[in-house]
Amino acid sequence: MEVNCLTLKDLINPRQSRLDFAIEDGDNAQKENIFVDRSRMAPKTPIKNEPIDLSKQKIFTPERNPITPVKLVDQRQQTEPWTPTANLKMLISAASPDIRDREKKKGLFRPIENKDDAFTDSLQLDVVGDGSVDEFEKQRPSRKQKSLGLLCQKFLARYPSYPLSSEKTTISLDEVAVSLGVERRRIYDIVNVLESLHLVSRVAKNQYGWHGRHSLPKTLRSLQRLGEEQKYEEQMAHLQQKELELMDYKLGERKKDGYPDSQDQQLLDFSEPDYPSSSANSRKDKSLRIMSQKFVMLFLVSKTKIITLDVAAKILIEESQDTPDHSKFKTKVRRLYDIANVLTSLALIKKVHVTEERGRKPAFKWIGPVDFSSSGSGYSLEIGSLAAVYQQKIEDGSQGKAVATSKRAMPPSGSLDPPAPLPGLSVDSEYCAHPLAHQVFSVAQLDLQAFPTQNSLHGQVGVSAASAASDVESLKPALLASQPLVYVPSPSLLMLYGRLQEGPAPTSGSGVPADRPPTPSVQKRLGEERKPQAEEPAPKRQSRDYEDSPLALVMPKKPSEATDLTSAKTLSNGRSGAPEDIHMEAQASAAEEASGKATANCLTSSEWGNPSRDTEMEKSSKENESTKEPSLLQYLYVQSPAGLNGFNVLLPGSRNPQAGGAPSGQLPPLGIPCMVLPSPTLGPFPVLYSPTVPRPVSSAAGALPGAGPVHFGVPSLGSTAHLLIGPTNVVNPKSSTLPSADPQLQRPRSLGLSPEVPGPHGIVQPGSPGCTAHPGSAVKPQQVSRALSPGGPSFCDLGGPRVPSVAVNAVAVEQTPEVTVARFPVCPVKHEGPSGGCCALETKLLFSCQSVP
DNA sequence: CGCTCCCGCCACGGA
DNA sequence: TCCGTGGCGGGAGCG
Repeated sequence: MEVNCLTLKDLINPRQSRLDFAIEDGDNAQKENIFVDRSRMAPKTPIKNEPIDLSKQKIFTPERNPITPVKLVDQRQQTEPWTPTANLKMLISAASPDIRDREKKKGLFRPIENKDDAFTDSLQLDVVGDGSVDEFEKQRPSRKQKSLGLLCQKFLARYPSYPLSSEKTTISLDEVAVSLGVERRRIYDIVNVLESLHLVSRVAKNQYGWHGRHSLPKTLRSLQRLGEEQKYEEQMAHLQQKELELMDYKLGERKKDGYPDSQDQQLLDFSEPDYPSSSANSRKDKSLRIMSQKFVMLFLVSKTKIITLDVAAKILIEESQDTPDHSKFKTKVRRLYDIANVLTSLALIKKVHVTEERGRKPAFKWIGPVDFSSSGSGYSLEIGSLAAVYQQKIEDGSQGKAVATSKRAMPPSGSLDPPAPLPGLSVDSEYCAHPLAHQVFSVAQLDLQAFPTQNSLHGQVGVSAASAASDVESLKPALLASQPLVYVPSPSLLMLYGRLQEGPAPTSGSGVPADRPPTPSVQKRLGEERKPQAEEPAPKRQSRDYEDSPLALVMPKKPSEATDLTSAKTLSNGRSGAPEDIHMEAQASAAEEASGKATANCLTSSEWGNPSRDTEMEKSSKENESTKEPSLLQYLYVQSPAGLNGFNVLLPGSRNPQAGGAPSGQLPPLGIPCMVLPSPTLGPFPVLYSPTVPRPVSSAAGALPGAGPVHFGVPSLGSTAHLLIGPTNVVNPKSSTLPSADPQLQRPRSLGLSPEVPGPHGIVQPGSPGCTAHPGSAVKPQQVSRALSPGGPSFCDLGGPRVPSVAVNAVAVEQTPEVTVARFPVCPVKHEGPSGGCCALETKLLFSCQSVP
């Protein structure tokens, strides 16, 4: 896709040229990271095998040299078992005590890797679609498959983003290495970067403690502060101005002087609260860690949030006092790539290209939280970021198809303009295809506190998006706007969100797209969309860059038709709404994770894989016709408690095409049709949504007439909703989930529900037993309410005073022992624009919904 | 051909 | 001395 190119000027003066910028996504670059290449993969049929046989491999493997094993290429290939099962086997085998030994053998690694890949794909977030294909097709692990970025994703997938405070997760480097099928050396690369951001800390030899992202905002804040102190910004400016001769190391100097590295190093330690890192601190600090922090600082102090590698390298070199020499520069750049890959996996940055006279230069754009300074805002942003990241990947994966996008100019930094998010958004449909999208992140709710920003984002409205939001990540306002979102922080529930739109309803303020026919076709789209959405948890951001953007979900379009960006754009522009609509946000709670594996699961399902793509494509084409509607997509993402296996689910909501119109029943078009929750969750489950709210408060003009958006927690919104729980409809999960209407959805991707195999981890499919609720067991509204209100983050909490209650239209809940499924009919209303109905949320929840007509 | 960056040699330093 | 760490850069994959 698209590449966006920025000019140096832009970087320097963001404001000015924003329009001009073209930033490329890194697509290329990223692509590499992306999971798979289908193409590449030869279609070999895999030899599946027993691949796992470690034993064999061992045999082959020459030695035992632990450290650097000899690789056997051949073996690998042979071994690759792409079957999931095989993978499991491997894992299991690996798990054994011997592991280490085995590790050593390369053979193992390789196979394992493969396995992992498959594994991941299917299960994990990242995975995204490719997986499916991969599984079958993959053959050899291409270089990309072995990339640090991918590896990092796999690594991250193993642990919850926001682990419960109670849970302490320790990471055994050896185990991780084995399970991921890589040498330990690689794990160090990842861990060192994560450690620099305090996501992990060294506990003991070979052992790291996983902290998750809870303290990330704090860490970033600290880094930002430091970066400011160091005047990195100035340095960057100088370098950039200079045009950057590559080699001017000197420029940087000045700053250097003032600030000794030592300070930086201190940084490292800085916030760490808890973990005694004992020795860790002592040593020289590892440059990778320091470099990582410095690199992050550069972004945090940068106005544009885009840093070219060469500038970063120069600055870092300077600081390090080294004499600048070219080789040093090269080495530095190499290291920066390593760091960047990890940061990309964390969804903090994304690759872009800056174009200057000389040509394009590789650069990275910060897509992480910007505002963390204040308090909570970072949080949401973060989420968004994640989504973005994934999205990118997806894109990459998908390849180009995606949107080409990008052309649009969006201002890079957020701050500036408020404007326009919309158009840009347009997005491409291709997204849909992406598998990546699958990934879901879980976010913890924790701290969500303030999210003003988000609100704005969602709503677009207001706030400048500036800050964080502004970033691309932030979102695609437009999209968001159009959709109603629900943000639920409850512990178990991560996210939800969706959009709705119904054909008819759509409103839009801005113009929305009227285009979309509400037709049934929509559903199809939905299906497609869903996938993506699912993946994206955080989709908000990106409006601008589409490509990157995470949001991908949204775009449904397909290439053929929509094809071109242009076309697409136009369409979309009209309103952003339409097609893209979908977004999700999600959050996941920590708990899940454990399942890390599980996590993304649902979404991820294999479907996404290549195959799915195909289907998607097809669909898309179909869709096109019908539309881009956004259908409503709403998803809820729930993390499952451990028991479930990490079952997280997201269900798409839409069911009826018509929804919009008349809701027959209750379900309006959009809503979120279902949610699957682990029963335990209910208690805490904070929110829900209500479609019905009568009026839109803020929503803007755009709002459809009938509908009112509901706002939760938003202060401004003010409206209070009532919590209503409608009569329940019990829905069979299946049905709900898979709307009959859309067969398509089901198929492949729908949200990950795919029937196919979930993956080792056990993703739950809607249909699957796990998911399914018993009909009988529907929960009564009351129950629900109960759950909602009191519990943890009850509404009250959420809303606080501001939003005391929420109205819910109808909810049906079913429970099985393990799972509860709730259905929420939502009205399809769209919000539009900025004002649109989005609501933000407050701290905890946000939601915007619309009512039904 | 140039950008990326995997791979793994090898050194450092604690136990 | 062993081994965990991780700096470093050759060179290969890929677009």
